[in-house]
Amino acid sequence: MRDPTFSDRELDIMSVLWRRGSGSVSEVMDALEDEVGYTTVLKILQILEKKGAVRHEAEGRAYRYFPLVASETAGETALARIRDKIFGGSAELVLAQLISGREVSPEELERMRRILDELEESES
Amino acid sequence: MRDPTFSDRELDIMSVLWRRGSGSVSEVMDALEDEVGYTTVLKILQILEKKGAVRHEAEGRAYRYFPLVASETAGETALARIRDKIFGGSAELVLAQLISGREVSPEELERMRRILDELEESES
DNA sequence: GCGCACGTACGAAGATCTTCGTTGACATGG
DNA sequence: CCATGTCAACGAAGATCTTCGTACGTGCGC
Repeated sequence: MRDPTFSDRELDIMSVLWRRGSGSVSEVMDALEDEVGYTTVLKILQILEKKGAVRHEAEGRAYRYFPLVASETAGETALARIRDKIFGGSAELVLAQLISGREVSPEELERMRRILDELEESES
Repeated sequence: MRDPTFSDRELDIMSVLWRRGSGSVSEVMDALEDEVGYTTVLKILQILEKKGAVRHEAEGRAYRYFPLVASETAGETALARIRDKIFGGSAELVLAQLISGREVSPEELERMRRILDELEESES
């Protein structure tokens, strides 16, 4: 799946699979924040499978679904889109928005600094 | 417009308006990367207007469209969604993805550091 | 064996998105 | 004054998304 993009509900469901590693239809349904019917969840998983974003294995009478697209890959696509279309291509502006209006713990701040440090080292 | 979200083509067009400040239908059409018909652009601007994302003024016989939703606002919504659904709520992971696989100039890196510094100062 | 519970498969309906053809208004140049 | 070019408005068509009803299979308890 090149350049994976997901609609709202598809992303909700992919999010569950990324978080849990895998899920049956019932598990995914229960993990969703919204109340969504069983067949709706199943349908979207089938659509995601046709798109190549998930696969399934039989598990007893039911299916267990696994993500095939990594969250990082989906994140890369989605983030590049936001950066280019909304923030005019500026990663700094994305960072500014990312941390604005939120509590950021000193620990998290330190880890973010370290991410920048590591980038610098790898570049030099 | 609470929690503004935009479809693909809508975002393309909002992006032009954010970049230029305003635009007539023809200007927007010319600024788009894809070849899109005039009436298509007009239609989407009308939809965006109904959604409250843009407004228009008469300019001669034509209309000039202005964004009503700030790019920062749209960015906040879009970024929060990606952070929560794709990166498990972690801003650090978003940052890591933001700078991975790209050339980041020392100047940009320095500015990003400063953004983190300023956050720390404002919190303490 | 029968019926219920639990599972997948399929189709259809309504919503939204995207596209554009067509229409009609209006100004301008010849 | 009429043809042409420029413009907004409208409607419709096709695509995708989202939802779920319904059908159908299968195992288990009684």
